[in-house]
Amino acid sequence: MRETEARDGVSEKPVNLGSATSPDGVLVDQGGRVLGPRALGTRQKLLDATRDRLDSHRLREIRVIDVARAVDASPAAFYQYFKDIEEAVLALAEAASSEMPVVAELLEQPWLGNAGLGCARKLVSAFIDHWDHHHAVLRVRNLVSDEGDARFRAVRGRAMSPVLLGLARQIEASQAAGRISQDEDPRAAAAATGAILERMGAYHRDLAQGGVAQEQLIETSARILFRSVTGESLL
Amino acid sequence: MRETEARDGVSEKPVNLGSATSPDGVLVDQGGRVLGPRALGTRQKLLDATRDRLDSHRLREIRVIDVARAVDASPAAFYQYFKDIEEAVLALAEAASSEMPVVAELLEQPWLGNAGLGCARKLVSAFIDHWDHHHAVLRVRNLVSDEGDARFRAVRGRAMSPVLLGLARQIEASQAAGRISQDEDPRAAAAATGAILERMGAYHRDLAQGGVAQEQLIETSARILFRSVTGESLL
DNA sequence: TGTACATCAGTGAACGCGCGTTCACTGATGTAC
DNA sequence: TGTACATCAGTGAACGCGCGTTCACTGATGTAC
Repeated sequence: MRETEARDGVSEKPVNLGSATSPDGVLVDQGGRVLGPRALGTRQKLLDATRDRLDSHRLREIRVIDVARAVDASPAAFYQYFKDIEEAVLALAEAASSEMPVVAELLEQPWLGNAGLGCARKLVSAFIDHWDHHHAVLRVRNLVSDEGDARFRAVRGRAMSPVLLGLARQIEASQAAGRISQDEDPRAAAAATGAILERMGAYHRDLAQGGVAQEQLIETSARILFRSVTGESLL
Repeated sequence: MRETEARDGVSEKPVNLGSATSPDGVLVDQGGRVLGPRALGTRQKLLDATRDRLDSHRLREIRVIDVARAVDASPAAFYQYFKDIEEAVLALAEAASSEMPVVAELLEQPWLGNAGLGCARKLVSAFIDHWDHHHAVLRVRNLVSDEGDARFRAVRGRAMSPVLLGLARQIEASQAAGRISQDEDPRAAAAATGAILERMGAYHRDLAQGGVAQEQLIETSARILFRSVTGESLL
């Protein structure tokens, strides 16, 4: 249904392929038309309203009508920019997830000695900050991804892959230096340590509420991460 | 509405308080009546049909009508046993989660040396087996729990707490023995290492599909777990 | 062992609500000359 | 600079569908004597 217009292959118009963005990054509406400045503003307002609702409602409880009314628009306006609520949330998730590469830079230099432990602390803190800034959106991104939705899985995967690759590289280096056994698999180890990072990002509030101070959470996670990745014993 | 009958306080009848079980474990229907053998059979068939659908559908896509029809019952029959689909899934989650204490027994003896590494391997394997046996139910349990539902959070918490407590105790012992720094918090460390276990349980198939052999996944996770919990370096 | 009655278990048809979605239309903005 | 026209952006009212839920009822099972 949706690709009928793209079939001829020679059209120069940007086309909406189900995502909010055409291949070259130009935003288009559901009919494939390029958005003017006024439309871009409305689209953004709709996205903001969607994110606001996400803080206090489950995904399935968010109604197109409510989002539209929140920005004094009609429901039909919403459908000009998004196929449904999920597609709007996907756009929000893409925006939030795009911040990850900066975080992953902390893994580019080798984690050695005390400086390495410092990098681990910064990495955990960066993850927690990232989640605090986008908590509702990232939570839903992971939920829908866990439900099996291919688009959300892809966004989450793109966000996490630089981190996982960075962790795997560190572990390979540690193996080469003889600090970690060859019996471990770098990708498996990256998945395990990456799970710690995601868990702390998503759950640190609950843990803090359970009586563990935020600082201890960061320090402990950083130390476990550091030991897992470098093979150093830290005492 | 539902507690009208319980108000007098002297009734000896088991009462359905919104959960599928009365306080003393006797199964009752939505009106508070004890279930006979025939009704128990129907209830179980409805639960089985719900679990079957869970394998191939999202929670929100599961319809009372479809579940009822799958066992040749009318939708009204479903409502005699469950308030809605979520309550049926909650019952399934409780049943699955009740297996955890057996798994947590692996944490009761101290993890020392090679035997300790063996325990870590067994723990990871047990977690993966547990998830393989109840994959759909546990996935939904965690999803709904992450959405903030108090009942599912409670079930998940009850399942995980023996494991988390066991991990925390091991870590405290390692601190006492001077193998782990006092700068780490046992509960935070338990949360971090517990995240590895849950991640492996929930995701090991995807990781295996990504090219990491199941055995390497277990071995790597077990080693990271062992090092994190005991402070031993393993090489 | 048979009969009458009580309770248990389940039915099926339909009501009604709430939301997603659309369509013909209007108003706003931009552009050519 | 003004006018005419094209396109952009958004409206609002309503259709209709699909599902949750209920209610008065029937059939099945158990039990007392």
